[in-house]
Amino acid sequence: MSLLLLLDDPSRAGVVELQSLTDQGEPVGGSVAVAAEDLVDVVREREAGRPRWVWDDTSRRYPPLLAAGVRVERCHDLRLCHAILRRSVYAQSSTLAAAPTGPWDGPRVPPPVEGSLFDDAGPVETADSREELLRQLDAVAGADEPGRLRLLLAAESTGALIAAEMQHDGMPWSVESHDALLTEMLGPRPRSGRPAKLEALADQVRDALGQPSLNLDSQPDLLRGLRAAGCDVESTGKWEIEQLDHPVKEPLLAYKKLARLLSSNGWAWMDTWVHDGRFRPDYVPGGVVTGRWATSGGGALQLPASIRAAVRADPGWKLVVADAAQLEPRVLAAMSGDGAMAAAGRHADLYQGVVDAGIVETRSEAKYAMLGAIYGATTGPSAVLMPRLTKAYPRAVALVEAGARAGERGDIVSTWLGRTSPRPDAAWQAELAAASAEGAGADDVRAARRRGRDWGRFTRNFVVQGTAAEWALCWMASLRRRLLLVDGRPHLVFFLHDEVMVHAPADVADAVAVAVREAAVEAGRLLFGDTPVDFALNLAVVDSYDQAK
DNA sequence: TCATCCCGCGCC
DNA sequence: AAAAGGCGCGGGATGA
Repeated sequence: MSLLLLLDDPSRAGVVELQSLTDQGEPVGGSVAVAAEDLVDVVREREAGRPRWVWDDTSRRYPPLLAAGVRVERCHDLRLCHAILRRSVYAQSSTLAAAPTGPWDGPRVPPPVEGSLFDDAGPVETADSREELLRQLDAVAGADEPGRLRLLLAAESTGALIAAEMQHDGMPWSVESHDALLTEMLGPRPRSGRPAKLEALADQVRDALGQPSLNLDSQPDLLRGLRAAGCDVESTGKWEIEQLDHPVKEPLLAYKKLARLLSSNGWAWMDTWVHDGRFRPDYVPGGVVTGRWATSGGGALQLPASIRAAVRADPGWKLVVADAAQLEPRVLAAMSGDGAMAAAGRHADLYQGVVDAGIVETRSEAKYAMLGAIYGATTGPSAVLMPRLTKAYPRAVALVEAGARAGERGDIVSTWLGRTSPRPDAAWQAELAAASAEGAGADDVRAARRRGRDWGRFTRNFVVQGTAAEWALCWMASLRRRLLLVDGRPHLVFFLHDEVMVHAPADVADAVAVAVREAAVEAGRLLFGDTPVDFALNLAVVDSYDQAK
């Protein structure tokens, strides 16, 4: 027995069915009906057998279990795995890929809220979890790279468990520190209106422009105001303001920075998102096409550096913060098998490795050149460096170039483990067809080329960003398993693309740091086997987030 | 009044 | 339009 399918009984509300299955989906014994109120206890009991729980949607099933103190080790999230399999190049011949859009293609279903009028919203509508599981097992079994897909599906599902656990545990957040930071930067919290320091800056801006009643928060008004004062600007963006030689420059830049802080992470944000010393963002695993996570509410993936001091370990605890150094270039080196680039990555700082190899003069050039290759820079300083990069790292550059060419043709591309890009929409394809048709106008041809290049930059980046996301998922999944072996329940509290944070009792912080490093090595092995590429980490054991880096 | 668009900027 | 990929969010402007 290794799979344990959990699904709602369609004929009996409030009853859940459990069915044991082999890895191949063969039923083992009959199904068991469990009343909803007994589910927590039954899951706790059955978890002892270390099954892989198969359910429609982790974001719906797991939070109530966590709230009752029950954790599970492994799961298979049918909704997330469906999204991957349906598009994957490795499973294109499966019945699942050929099926029309159905209930499994919908967005996640939030967990029922206690006392909500809508707590009978039900599972993914009329979806049959048993059938779907069989379709998925079939798709994997018949895939070109079943091993890679299995790893991806397991990593994605574990990510969903982690997302729910991190929201449940919350990120330790000191409202006292946060309030002190805001007070220092903005002035004391006002009962209404702007904080004092912000208001003072607004006055300075209006003075400098000679317009006492200007509304700085209205972009059109501000643009008009700047022009009326003789500033030659096209927008009110930071970059353009920085170019000005006018007394309004300094106060306006300061105003914009602080106004931004107030609106996105000020006192109102704190009241909404921090409770009982914990920030609990709503993570959305697989929320980005490339496989990166998104968040919904709280803006957890954009915590500005200026307030990170508010993230504070509990007394007697530490934060173990680690990020993968230059993850995307390293992933590119591993995927492409580019030995020269891997050699540069032998350096703890890959960009410095590029400099040491004599490819470019400065670290900054190395960084821009590399990002230009991965993002598809076509003009400017970074594009100028491309020929040198191509000469030094031909296989790596060829891989991203192939990704770009595929996108320009309207073809799909895939990550290392098989997450596959969407096709461009119908309008895009029509434009491409129209431009290549007999007698196409020059404007149409030019527009189609431009859109083709735009999509090519997306597919170019998809391959690398998506594979980096896979590495990060494997890293985190491996870390989660290792943390269970450390005393005192150290646990993940934050994940940001290539960075993790663990809240750990101080006396095990060093053991956690070791686990973080071992997990990174394991992630590299899981994806790439015996690769020469190192996945270097920056790691710090700190009391507050601002002390990392 | 509400939903949606656009701008601008925070993060990787 | 900052030289380039992926996002979320808040705020005003806009239009039904």
